Amino acid sequence: MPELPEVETTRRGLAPLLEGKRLREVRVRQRRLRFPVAADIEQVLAGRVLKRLERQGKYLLFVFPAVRLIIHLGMSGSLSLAPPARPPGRHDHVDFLFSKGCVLRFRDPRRFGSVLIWRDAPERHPLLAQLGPDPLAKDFHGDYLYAASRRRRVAAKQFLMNGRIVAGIGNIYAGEALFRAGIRPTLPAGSISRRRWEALAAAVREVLEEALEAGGTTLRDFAGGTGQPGYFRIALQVYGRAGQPCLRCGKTLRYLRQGQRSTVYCPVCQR
DNA sequence: ACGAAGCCCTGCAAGC
DNA sequence: TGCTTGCAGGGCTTCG
Repeated sequence: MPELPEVETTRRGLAPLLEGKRLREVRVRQRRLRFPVAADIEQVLAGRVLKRLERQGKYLLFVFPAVRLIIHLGMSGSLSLAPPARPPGRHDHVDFLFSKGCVLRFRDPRRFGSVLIWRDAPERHPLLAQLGPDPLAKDFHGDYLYAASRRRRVAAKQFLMNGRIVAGIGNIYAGEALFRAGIRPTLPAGSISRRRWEALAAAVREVLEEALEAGGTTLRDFAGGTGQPGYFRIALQVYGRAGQPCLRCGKTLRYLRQGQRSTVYCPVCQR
């Protein structure tokens, strides 16, 4: 599942190869994604030159003159540069044909991802307008989390995964950051001290940046056209380790469900 | 305004 | 071996 570090790795891999190139043609094979792909996306985008590739949370923003293409990879989505002659597979839903034979291919077996267009307007796309700060940006810090969490009774982990609070922190990294900060995932957000929110903000940044660094080696895959950005192999300390010993204290890690998500935590190290 | 639950979808693992 | 069932998950949407 692409988490924020994978999305950023994708952005860094694609930006130098696509920025400045003209998008000649869009081919949509499957319009039924998380949201239906706009019927006129082909006409709206064709012929425009990509100015920049940006990211906000897990959303990738392809900035063209007067219009932007917004892509979310959902759970199983990926973007890669395909050799022009390679036939699309069953889950290769959209191709973006850029100049110089660059074919950007959107693949998404589970179709939780989205491919949207937004004509430049005073307001931002509704999905982005609601988004909290990016966890790697300057405006994400302990003071912000502390202030935003006052009088909120929702559990710390669900608070952290709320895109309106912080953009793009998924289940895995929320769990890992809470472990690193020693905070129990079920604690009501509003009961957590400023000092502890600072520790958590630092832990979030730390774990994301470690994953980003670990993913750096996969950048060459884009140029090679072999596809997948590859999943990161950072040492996960709690995710997927329920029932196994805590790597810090040895106590058995516990499993619980919050919302519809699995949570693993250490009953000793996280309080 | 807040919080909880529902929903979209397919691949994979486990159970029979 | 081949089927069925359950689960995983991001995040918007709906309901209370």
